[in-house]
Amino acid sequence: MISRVKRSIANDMESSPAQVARRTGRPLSFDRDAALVTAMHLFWRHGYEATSVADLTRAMGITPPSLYAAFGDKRRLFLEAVDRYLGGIEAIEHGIAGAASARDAARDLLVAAALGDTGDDTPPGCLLASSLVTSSPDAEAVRETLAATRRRIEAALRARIERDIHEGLLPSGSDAEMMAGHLFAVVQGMSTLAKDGAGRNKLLGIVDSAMAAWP
Amino acid sequence: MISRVKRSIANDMESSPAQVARRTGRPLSFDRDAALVTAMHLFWRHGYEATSVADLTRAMGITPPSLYAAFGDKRRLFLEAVDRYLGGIEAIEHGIAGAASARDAARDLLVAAALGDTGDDTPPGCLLASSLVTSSPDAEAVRETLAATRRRIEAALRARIERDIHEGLLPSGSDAEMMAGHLFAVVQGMSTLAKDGAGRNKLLGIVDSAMAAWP
DNA sequence: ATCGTTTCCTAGTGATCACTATGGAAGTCG
DNA sequence: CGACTTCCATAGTGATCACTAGGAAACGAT
Repeated sequence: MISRVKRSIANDMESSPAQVARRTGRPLSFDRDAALVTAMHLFWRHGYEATSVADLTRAMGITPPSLYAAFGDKRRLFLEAVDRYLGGIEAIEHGIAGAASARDAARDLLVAAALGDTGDDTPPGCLLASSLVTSSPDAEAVRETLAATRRRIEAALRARIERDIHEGLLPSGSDAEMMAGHLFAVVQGMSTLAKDGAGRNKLLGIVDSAMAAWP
Repeated sequence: MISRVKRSIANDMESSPAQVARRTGRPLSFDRDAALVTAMHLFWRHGYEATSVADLTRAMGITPPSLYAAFGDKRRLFLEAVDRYLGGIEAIEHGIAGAASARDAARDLLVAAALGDTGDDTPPGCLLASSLVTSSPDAEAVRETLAATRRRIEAALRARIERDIHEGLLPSGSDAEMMAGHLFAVVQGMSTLAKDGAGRNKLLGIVDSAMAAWP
């Protein structure tokens, strides 16, 4: 992560004052971030395991040694693509925690998922939800990393609901764990529906249907 | 399918009268159905693409040529395993259509999914929902077959809801498509949650939360 | 016993997997 | 310029992928 920041600073040198040490040696011949976005789209469409390094290098316009030098290995490239996709897990958590109400947080999350699952210029479905659901034993550790990210988002939503319960904005008998679980299941499920062909209006209608469960 | 019936009749010959021609040649040395169930469990746990033929033959206790002779190829074995898992897609459709009310059909489907996703002796999650969400281009046709099965179940649920709307058992303004979509998204999502570690009580609580959206 | 039929295992096929050793090319420095 | 650093492409590595050719073995029928 630190090296990534350094590198992007170095790449921006032409437009910034010379206060950071310039890297010596041959500069990178490709746009690292553009290559990362390309990889993200491939993982998004075909999933982690079904996307081969050969697929990646072909789409990114680089050779395998360049990929490994720039991103480590397939696993780290994937995790970096997921981070790039989410815009940082912390940003999502803060977005949920900082919503005006738990209901707003829930609706915002569902609508964002529905829109993100059905973008015109992006693959259908959600990268986080769908790119690594089942896995070979080799990829199990990567799968678990993604599962942990999914649980963090669900936990953030649950915490926001609990806050509204404690503040009396929701009935005291409300079950925050099950409400968050339900909404997060809808997020996961909408991704599969999108991959199976559901369009944006369908998913937004599902959001309305799901929000009808709100107390 | 027909050959399967013939074969199982032939295998049951010891206990039935000699009205069916007995097969000549060396008999099958393994229990075809038990092998199918073993394959089903492997696909269930690891998904279609991550389960190799070598994994299958090792677990089934047979060699690759036996697998290919008995099941065709990996794709057909998988589809047969899915059919065995569902107990026949028609049975599911009839179950939904024949429920006492749309609400019963919905609740039954969700509870069956929650229980099936968290069996003690079976892998977590749902074979239909999780074994082939994303795929390589090679497996895209198989993925689409599974997607069609998923859509059939959702369509059966939607049809059952529409019937109750027409019969006045549900408010005339109800949107059957979105209600069915919501519930089916929960089914899909619960499978992912189960694979991510959610237990039976959690999923049953999610069912209650989702059913709270019922008019 | 012999024949026809079917299944059995051994031992592979070429293709693709993630990944890398090597050496030259392309830069920045003094 | 020459020294140093870093990235580049070529050309592979062994492992695993789905799948199968070929011949021996096990059956019912005769």
